[in-house]
Amino acid sequence: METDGPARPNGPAETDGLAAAGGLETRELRYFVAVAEELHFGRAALRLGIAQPPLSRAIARLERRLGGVRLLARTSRSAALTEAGAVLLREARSALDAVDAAERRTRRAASTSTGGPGLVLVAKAGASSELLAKLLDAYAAEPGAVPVDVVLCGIAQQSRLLRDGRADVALLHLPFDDTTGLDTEDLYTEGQVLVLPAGHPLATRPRVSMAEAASLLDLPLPRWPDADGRYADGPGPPAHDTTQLYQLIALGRGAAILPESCRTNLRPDLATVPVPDAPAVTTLIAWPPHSRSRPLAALIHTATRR
Amino acid sequence: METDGPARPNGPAETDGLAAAGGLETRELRYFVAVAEELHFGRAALRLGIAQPPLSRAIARLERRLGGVRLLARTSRSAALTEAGAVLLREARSALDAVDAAERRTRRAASTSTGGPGLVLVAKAGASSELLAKLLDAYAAEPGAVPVDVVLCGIAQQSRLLRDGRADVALLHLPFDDTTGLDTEDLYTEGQVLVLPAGHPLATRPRVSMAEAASLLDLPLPRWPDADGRYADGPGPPAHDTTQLYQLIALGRGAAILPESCRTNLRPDLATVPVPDAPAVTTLIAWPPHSRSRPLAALIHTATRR
DNA sequence: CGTCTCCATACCTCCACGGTATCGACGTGC
DNA sequence: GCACGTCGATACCGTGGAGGTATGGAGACG
Repeated sequence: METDGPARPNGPAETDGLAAAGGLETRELRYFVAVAEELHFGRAALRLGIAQPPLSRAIARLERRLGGVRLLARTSRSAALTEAGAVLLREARSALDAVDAAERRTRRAASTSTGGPGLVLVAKAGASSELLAKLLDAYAAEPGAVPVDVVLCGIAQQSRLLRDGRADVALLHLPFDDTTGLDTEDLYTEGQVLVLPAGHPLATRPRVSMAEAASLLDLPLPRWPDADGRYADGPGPPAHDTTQLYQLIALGRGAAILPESCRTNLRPDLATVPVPDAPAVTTLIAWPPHSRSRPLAALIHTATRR
Repeated sequence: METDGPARPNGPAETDGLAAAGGLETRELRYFVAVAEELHFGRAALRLGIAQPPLSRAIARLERRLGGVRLLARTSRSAALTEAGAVLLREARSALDAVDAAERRTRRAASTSTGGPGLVLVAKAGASSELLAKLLDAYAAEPGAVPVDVVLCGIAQQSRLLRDGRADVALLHLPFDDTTGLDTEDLYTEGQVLVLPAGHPLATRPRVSMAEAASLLDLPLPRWPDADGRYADGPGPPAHDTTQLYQLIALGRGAAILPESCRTNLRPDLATVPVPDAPAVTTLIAWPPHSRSRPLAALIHTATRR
């Protein structure tokens, strides 16, 4: 049937031809990321909801499409990332975030006209709450303001939410947060204070230095979860948010060095002592590059104009 | 055959099920970008090398997968972008750049160990050549330096090369280049000078102001191509690179305001006059976020340590 | 040396992609 | 006003690839 005739009946004719151009489907990238994270084809397949053999084939095909690059060093017992595989893992995560962002932002662009949220702002729970309240009030008073959803999240998840399109804009804090790949404007800089139980001996001091805090303090500094939601090993109790943190401090289980502005909403059983030589904390507003919609630009303008 | 039995014979079972989660293949995005750019299904199909009906269906499927969003307003005569379509066009371009970057960087990571270039640096032809030469020399002297390919390109294409993985690092110039979405470090700030034919009356002045340059100058300022390689309408001859520009000036067809450092390699038949009130030009080194390989970090370190 | 684990291969089924043919809608020219 | 051209949508078909199960081969372990 395909012998001759006026026209070739069909055929992708270049979908599989050579390794070459324009390939890399997102499915393949998702599969590779799963395998690279699990370092185990069986578990990765389980996570992806497919069987193991198709996954093996998909990875092999991906390697072929990249020109015969070995992404994983397989023994018949396990799998390890090659150098190229490590590069692809990093790049694939970023690319998949961008694809997810494309989907989410498009969906929201469509739902905005039908009453969905116009902007999603993400902030750390308990941080810069006064600044945030003022910003939201000021923006709401602007002509043409759209509804703003506020998402409060844990530490260090904000930039991910921005990158994969779940949020449009974030309040971040230097030097704690990572701003690489984001556009930012500084909003506010402040010093830091030591937060202690009200009855603690140091609580009556007019100020303490970082060195004094480290040496005189008999309380451990709590640990925050990292970007994966895990807690690093070490001393001190784990704290997930400021409420937990304050309670731990009130219970005499720890102390913390926080930006001054935490004093506005502090529990009465906690005390603060300025730490003049602690690094200054800058609150800034951040958004993904190339995503300046009109409402976002207005919000940024409102935030920086003061 | 699929009535019962010990196991369901096969079936993607969720590939097309609902609109839902984790979709958006890059092929669909490429198709959509082609249609959105052409605003014509037939031409887009031609460009993509497929027939028109499959393209129509692919776009329709994409709209369904996004939850019934209308991306294109079709009349039976033509197609126009909806608001959501415009959002997806922007986001899809960025996502496809990221996917392409993943592919390119992985290929290069694999070829690096087999003698390929270690880093690709992109700079505007004719700009900052002295700085660039010093940087390359200093980096080459570092222990563990890898080969650096230098790509010279026209104006305003550099950030694209960085974003889609064809280059690893660039020399950009504020306030001319767009640095959104890139990580940067400032390298050098300098004033600007007016570049004239050697015999021009203004060439003997010790300095000129911007206002004087605008009013006294009888020569037009040449036009540079924009990011798409097109020339905006307006007066003045079009110039593609500094060689063309210098020749145009030498021929008495124009003048230009350029950073001081252009004087190091200037033709003898051109003269320069300082313009003290012209905006300062900052040369900076830029790289894509989350791509700090060890050689790249070393190059950036070398560049900023002076 | 059997057994278990883990990745690869073999072989099957079916959907989705791509192809051609054609229709319906809308301008356009005589 | 009606034939015609254009453009997108629909109908129908064939194939490739994505997914499935069954099984093989290689190394770790008792």
